[in-house]
Amino acid sequence: MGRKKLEIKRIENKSSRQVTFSKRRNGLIEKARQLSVLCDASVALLVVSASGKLYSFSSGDNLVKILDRYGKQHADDLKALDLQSKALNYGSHHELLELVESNLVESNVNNVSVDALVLEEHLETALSVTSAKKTELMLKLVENLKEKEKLLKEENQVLASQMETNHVVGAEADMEMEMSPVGQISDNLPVTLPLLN
Amino acid sequence: MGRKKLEIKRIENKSSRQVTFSKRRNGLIEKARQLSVLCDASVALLVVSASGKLYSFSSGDNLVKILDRYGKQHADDLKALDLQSKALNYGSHHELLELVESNLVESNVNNVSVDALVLEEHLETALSVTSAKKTELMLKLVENLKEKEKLLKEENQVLASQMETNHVVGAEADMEMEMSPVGQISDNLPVTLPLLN
DNA sequence: ATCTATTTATAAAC
DNA sequence: TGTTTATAAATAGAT
Repeated sequence: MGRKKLEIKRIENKSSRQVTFSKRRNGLIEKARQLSVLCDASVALLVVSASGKLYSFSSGDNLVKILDRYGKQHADDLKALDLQSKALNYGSHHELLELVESNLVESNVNNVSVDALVLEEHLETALSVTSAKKTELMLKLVENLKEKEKLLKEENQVLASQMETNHVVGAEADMEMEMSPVGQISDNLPVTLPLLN
Repeated sequence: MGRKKLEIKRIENKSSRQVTFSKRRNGLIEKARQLSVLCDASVALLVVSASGKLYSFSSGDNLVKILDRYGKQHADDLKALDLQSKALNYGSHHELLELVESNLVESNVNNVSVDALVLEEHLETALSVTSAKKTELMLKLVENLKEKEKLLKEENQVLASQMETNHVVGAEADMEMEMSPVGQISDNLPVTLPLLN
């Protein structure tokens, strides 16, 4: 849809690729939104640009809300990405370390959208001066990631058991159908699925 | 884009909502694909219909991976423990590194059960000789943890969205076989619950 | 599922 | 980035 028909293959020109990315990304997110609204569906969309920036959409906050109850574990995808982009430019591992630490203190480094390889590359570059600092930084990351993983696992267990429980009581689910608008379920988890039989 | 302008609000008529869902879902997935190809971006898209069916697209192969790996979680846990106990005794960071690598190749290092502090301590000791190796090892750990976290998050999202959609519709919803394009886009698959048993 | 009239999205240019 | 405009695409409603 444009002055010319565009073939679907990697756009070589960097500049126009960037422009196209920007336009289409917005279009895609809008379409995702529309679908979720029009058809009452749950939609989650994650887009990571070649340069590592994250753009996302999720219908309601449904997909994310449950996790929020555990804290702000993942409320900072953007923060993590910001961290990444900064790592790109900081020449000083000291600054980067401080940046990481401040992020850690504030909540957590959320790594969902951070491409590990990209991060690795930049850590290698940015922190090549002193291994002590590098070690320190990475150990923080590891520790943090482990903690996060633990929480996520617990979360998974909770979700799974909820599903199971609700499955057993499944018959009663019907009476709630009318009253549950897609979106306000953070307090009482509605479930019916026999996922784990 | 159609005979009439359509307001973006829930389509009340169930039948046309279903039709619209089908059309727009396909369109959305195609758009997602195009964006990833044209702009060399990573795109992950999850759509769960009101009836509980899952459709997804991802430029990589992460979204679906969780389903495949789900069954391997437990095995990984045991493997991780094994890794830890060995890390305690190995004096050679080289051997440890190889051990880690072999685990990575085989599947994943599952660190849920590995105490971060203990591991840190031993890494510090065992790998104090060359920072290069230390870095390498830890980066692998970080990368792996990130991957795992991502998978767990995705899994959480799937679980959460399934709970919600199925709450609205009910477990045995419908059997609208739609069209299952398990061809073309290898990652565009409609799945019927339960996904994870 | 197919067919069109229309609405949208967007490529190119600014 | 944002705006404009010509055109390609997507799709609402009907079949």
